[in-house]
Order: sequence, then C-alpha cells, then structure tokens
Amino acid sequence: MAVVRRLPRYYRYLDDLYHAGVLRISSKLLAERMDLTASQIRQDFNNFGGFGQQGYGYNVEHLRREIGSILGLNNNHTAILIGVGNIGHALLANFTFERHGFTLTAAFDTKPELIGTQIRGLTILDVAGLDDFCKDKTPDIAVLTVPRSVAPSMASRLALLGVRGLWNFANIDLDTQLHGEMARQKVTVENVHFSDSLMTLCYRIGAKKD
Amino acid sequence: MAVVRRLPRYYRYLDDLYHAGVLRISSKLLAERMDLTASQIRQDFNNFGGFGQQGYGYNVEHLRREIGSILGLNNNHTAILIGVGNIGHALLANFTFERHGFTLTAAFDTKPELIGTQIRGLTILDVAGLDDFCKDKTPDIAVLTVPRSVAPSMASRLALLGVRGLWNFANIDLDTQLHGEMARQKVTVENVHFSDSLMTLCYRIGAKKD
DNA sequence: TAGATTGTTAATCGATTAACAATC
DNA sequence: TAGATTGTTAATCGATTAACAATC
Repeated sequence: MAVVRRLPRYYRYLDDLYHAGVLRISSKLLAERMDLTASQIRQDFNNFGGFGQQGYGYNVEHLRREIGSILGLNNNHTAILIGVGNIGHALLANFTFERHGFTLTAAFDTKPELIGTQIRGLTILDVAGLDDFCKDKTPDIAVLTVPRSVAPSMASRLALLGVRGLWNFANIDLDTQLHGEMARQKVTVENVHFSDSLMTLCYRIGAKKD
Repeated sequence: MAVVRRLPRYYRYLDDLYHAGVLRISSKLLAERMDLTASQIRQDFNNFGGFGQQGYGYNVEHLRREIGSILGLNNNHTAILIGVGNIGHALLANFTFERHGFTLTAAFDTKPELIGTQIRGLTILDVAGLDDFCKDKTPDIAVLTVPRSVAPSMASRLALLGVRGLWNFANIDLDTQLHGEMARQKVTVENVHFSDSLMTLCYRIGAKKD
C-alpha cells in the first residue's frame, strides 16, 4: 500500500511540529509544508481511522502518537548490529534507535582489535558468540553492516536463528537473492541502497541540464 | 515517473549479470530474478526505446550501457563532501563514487584535527576554503554529511555557490525546508532517510506478528 | 520453418484529486 | 450562528497487467 510508505515521513513531520510546540495543524497547512495535497493527507489518515475534528484540524500530539503506534514504534523491539566497519560504526555512534522503535542490545564483529571495545556504552562482541546470544536473547531484527560478500550467508544464518527482520546495508537485494529461504523463515528485509539514491540524483541533475 | 525510480535497480541487476559474464537475458528471466512481471519490464524499457530483439531477449552488456547512459552515469559529474563525521568518513572510505557517475574531488570539515589528514588519498580541507574552491572548480553536487542543525544553512550556501545537486544525509527534507531558495537556484535534492527506512521495517515486522 | 520473445495495444487495477455534505 | 475543516464519495488520472501480432 502506498500510504504505508508515506507514514514514516508523516511521523517525521509531526514529530518536528510536536517538538516545536505546535498544538494543531490542518490538512491544508500540513500539505503545504510536505508538498502534498490536503485531499491526500485526509484520505491517508482516514485509512487508519478518523484522527481529526471538523472545523479544527488535527491535534499534533495525538496524531503523532497514533501514527507512531501504527508504525509499531512502541512495541519495544530489540536489535543487534553485525559488522562494525565504517557504516556500522556510524550507526552505533550517531543513530538513536530508541527514537524509532528499537533498543540496540548488542553489536558483533570478527576483528580481534574491535572485540571488547565500547561505542556509546555498547561492548563489541565476537561473532563466534552470535548463535548463543540469539538463542538466549531472541533479538527481533539485525542490522546488517557487513561486506557485501558475506551478507547472504550471514542473512541465512540470522534467519535460521529466528531473527524477524533485517535492515540491510550491503547494497544487494537480499529478499530476491535468498527468496525461498527468507520466505520459509518469514524474515522481512529492508534494503538500504546508497547507490540507487545517488544514481537517482545523477539522473535528476542530468535531466535538468539541457 | 515511476519507471525512473526503478532504473537504478535495473542497472544494479544488469551490472551484476554483466560482471557474472551473462550475455543475454529475457524479460521473463529478469522478472523472476527481480520479482517483477515480464510485462512491466518490457513496458519500462520501451519508454526509452527498443533495446531488445524478438525471439532473443536483451543483450546484457548493451542494455546495461543504455540504462547507465539514461541515468547519466557517463556525464563525468564531480562531487564534494561536506562533513567528515562518521557517515562522511564511511562514504569516503567505502563508497565508490566512480561506479555511480561521480568523481569525488574534495572533502571538507571544520575540525582542526581532521584538516590535512587523508582518506583514500583525498586530503580533508578546511570549510573556510569552500567558497573559493567552488568558484574555482564548480563541483556538480555536494554530499551533505553535516549535523542536522547546520544542514539548512550549509545547503543555502552551496546553492548560492552554484552546486546543482545535494545528496543529503541530514535526516531532514531539505527540498521542502528551503523551498523558494532551492527552487530559485534550481538545486536538486536527494534526501537519504535512515529513520524512514527503519520505521518501515518496524511497521512490516509488526504487521506480520499476529 | 518452428519456437521464442519482443514491442505495443487494450483492459484492469489502484492511487490521487476534486467536490461537498457533515459537523465541530 | 458563521466559518473552518474534516470525512467520504465520485471522478480522474496514471500505472500495471494481460494479450497477441510482429519478427528475429
């Protein structure tokens, strides 16, 4: 559904408004700000129930909470991170998983010089202990920041360990790659593709040139 | 157009096939691999001209080159990077801009301890010299890996310096934020949103639960 | 020639926009 | 009450799928 893909963006804007102390917003105003039509916004929100009030608009705090709850941000999911290279390190150091519905409970790598070190209070563990950890703690998702070459095998391993979601940074479509296996284990894959994003930008500045 | 958003993904798959030594592929086979319909693939490619041959399929090398050229991957664009924090560093160290149509010509930061150091042969420069550099070298795009708080002002500055595109990692929609200004300068913004991606995953594993 | 597979048209499906009555 | 703005239906638009003739 196309609405779902817009929900995170709605949440982001509402979160900004909320933190800016704005109490109410109309579909018209929000539409201007987000570069959408007011009609679409009302249609979208009504897919999940009527959160607004005629003549008034939407209560920012309430709407934010509702959308957050539709997204499942309050489900107390847990996450582990595999591969503390540059991107893994960047996420560990800067990304606040808590603001997006997850608690990061462990990070793993193979490099001896990394194992035992801490980033933001989290100690890097040896991947050798991954299976035991997962059997014990059953994390909901794994953040895959390993080299592309080992991504598929690590994905299968995590799938068999019962992980329910993979946030994949390996620049490869894991869902199409491991089709049967992933489906069997009911693992949801979210692929992050820097290269797709940059190629899109390349196309768009090119198209503007003439 | 919806096709355009699929082009980078087509390119990625064709690039993989090409490097795997595959010479030809039919819409049917590519559809299976990419989890699309054969009909859609043929429809998509025909938007840009007939690249196939009846009874044979598509020549992988040729199709890859055509899509690359539609995307503008051969336009010899130049890029600079602003903000060598964790994400900036990760991109400098790992991302091969050359494979996606860009040559990275400079990286900037404000931290004295970073300035003058090298990453992958590229010396980090002082942001103080940004204006002179841009006037001299006129880079096509800037990779914005600065903290969210300084992103809007840096974006305007770059826009005024004549940059044509921004690849923005600041978790903020710069295009809607700086509407008039960006439009005036005709700057194309591509926003990368880790948080949107993670929230989408959160929604999807939640929806599967019941 | 026979088989395969494209290019392309027509049919279907879904998503967006417009309009307006309901109602705060 | 009058004004504002939602919820919701109907109309439009665009994108996807199905079908098949063209042709390698």
